[in-house]
Amino acid sequence: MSLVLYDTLTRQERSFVPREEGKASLYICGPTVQGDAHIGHGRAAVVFDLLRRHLEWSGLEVTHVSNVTDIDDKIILRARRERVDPAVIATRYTRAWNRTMDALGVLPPHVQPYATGHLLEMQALITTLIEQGKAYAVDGDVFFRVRSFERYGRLSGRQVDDMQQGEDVVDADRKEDPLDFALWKAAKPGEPAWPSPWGDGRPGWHIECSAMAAKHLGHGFDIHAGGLDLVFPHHENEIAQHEAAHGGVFARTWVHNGMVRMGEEKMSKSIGNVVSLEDAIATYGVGPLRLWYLSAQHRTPLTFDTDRLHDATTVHARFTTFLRSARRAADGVEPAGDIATRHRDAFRAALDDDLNAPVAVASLHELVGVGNELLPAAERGDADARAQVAALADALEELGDRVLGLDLGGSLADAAGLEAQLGALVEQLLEQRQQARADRDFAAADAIRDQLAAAGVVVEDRPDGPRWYAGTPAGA
RNA sequence: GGCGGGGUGGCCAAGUGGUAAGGCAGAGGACUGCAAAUCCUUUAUCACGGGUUCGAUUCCCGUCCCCGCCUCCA
Repeated sequence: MSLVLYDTLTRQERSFVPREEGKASLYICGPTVQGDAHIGHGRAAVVFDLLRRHLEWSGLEVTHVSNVTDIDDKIILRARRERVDPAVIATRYTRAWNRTMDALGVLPPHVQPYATGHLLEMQALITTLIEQGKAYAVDGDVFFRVRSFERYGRLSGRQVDDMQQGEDVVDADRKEDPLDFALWKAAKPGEPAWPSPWGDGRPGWHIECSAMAAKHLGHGFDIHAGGLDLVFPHHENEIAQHEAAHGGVFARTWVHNGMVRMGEEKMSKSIGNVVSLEDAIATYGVGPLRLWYLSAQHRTPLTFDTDRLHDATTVHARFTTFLRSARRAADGVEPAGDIATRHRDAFRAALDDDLNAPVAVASLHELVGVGNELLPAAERGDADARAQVAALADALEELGDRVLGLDLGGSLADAAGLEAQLGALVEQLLEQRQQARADRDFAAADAIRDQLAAAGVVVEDRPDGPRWYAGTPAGA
């Protein structure tokens, strides 16, 4: 494949050359399970799901690891508020996360490691760092000695000496240097704690990803991905921990997605302008929601507003409408050879170019445009047109569903279930309507059409008679 | 203050040193009893000022504006 990705570390687009021929190793920073997922999480999930699907579609065998941070200050805080064990919170929101990701059409990771399941790996890494003089223990805490790692700041483009050294540094009294960060935190009363060489305590946030990524993907794996807001300090620290301890390269390529904004602001829990992912899926549907996520290049900010979601809904309807018509007109027809090649090539080239999803979607629009032109001939029974329409429909499902996860075929399948149930009833009403039309009693005919529309059945009058389907009209 | 990303038609959004994809919306037309769906036609000199160049929206400098990170965060 000839995929090019923008790499945050080198700040340039680089050809993707896997560590191991034919395979790709992918670590995607997962959630801290302390609350429901929001549409910002959804963007990261969809962007990197696209990356994975594109890699697989290109023939690579992908190993996708995505962690769950199941021990952390906020989990403890929430547990305290609800008067339950932190593990209850972590389990609840891990399950909710996985359920929502499933609803979003995100392929599940091959390995979903839990922080609390990797304490020994983390402690081993910390021990190595201490032995090398790159970390130090103070009263049960262990800190990373930032200035001992000369490449610190490379990922986020900072000079260590330029870093703001705020007055309110946590644990300032025990740190050698305000820049140092915690690898291990000594237990406080009432908090979950695990035994360690430095006393009971729990891991710092960053250490888990260093330990788990290396364990499940090895040293120098291919792609580490996450939100742009994780670049500093999280990913910077992950690199420092791993590379200080082991030398070499932690991850070969760093891919980051841009933030979701609400109006002119970033969406974030601290501002309180958060839209739940589950609600968004329920309101707009997976396909339109994913189209919205894919409407901008993955590194640029993306603004949430209902007009844009509405646009995405319209686009989704255009695609499903063509697919529905194409399947009817060319059901079971042997697809023609290469009519879709041009679109497939354009689509692939777009994604190869740093996952240029907007251009990939544009190639789908062009495919659908060609298909719609051929549709009348196909519906008349023209054999060539039917074969071409069949090929375009196949390509649309392959690219739109398999690679972009737009749930085109799924939407039609859902509708088909309803149609099977409603069929007899609708057919009878349509007969009455045809009679009314023949009698030029258009008021009666329109009344039936309105009635059906209210029940979720769309009627279209075609040259060869009425046609109907379960759903709402496009653009409604 | 440090670092980074942006300002493209009414809206969204690609892109290139040789006068700018695609979508949404709008307008007109075809089709229709009316619709729906679909098709056709139609709307931009790319924030501003300099510079480099035969030629810049695309390269350089400056200005203005927006946004993100620098603290938990996808």
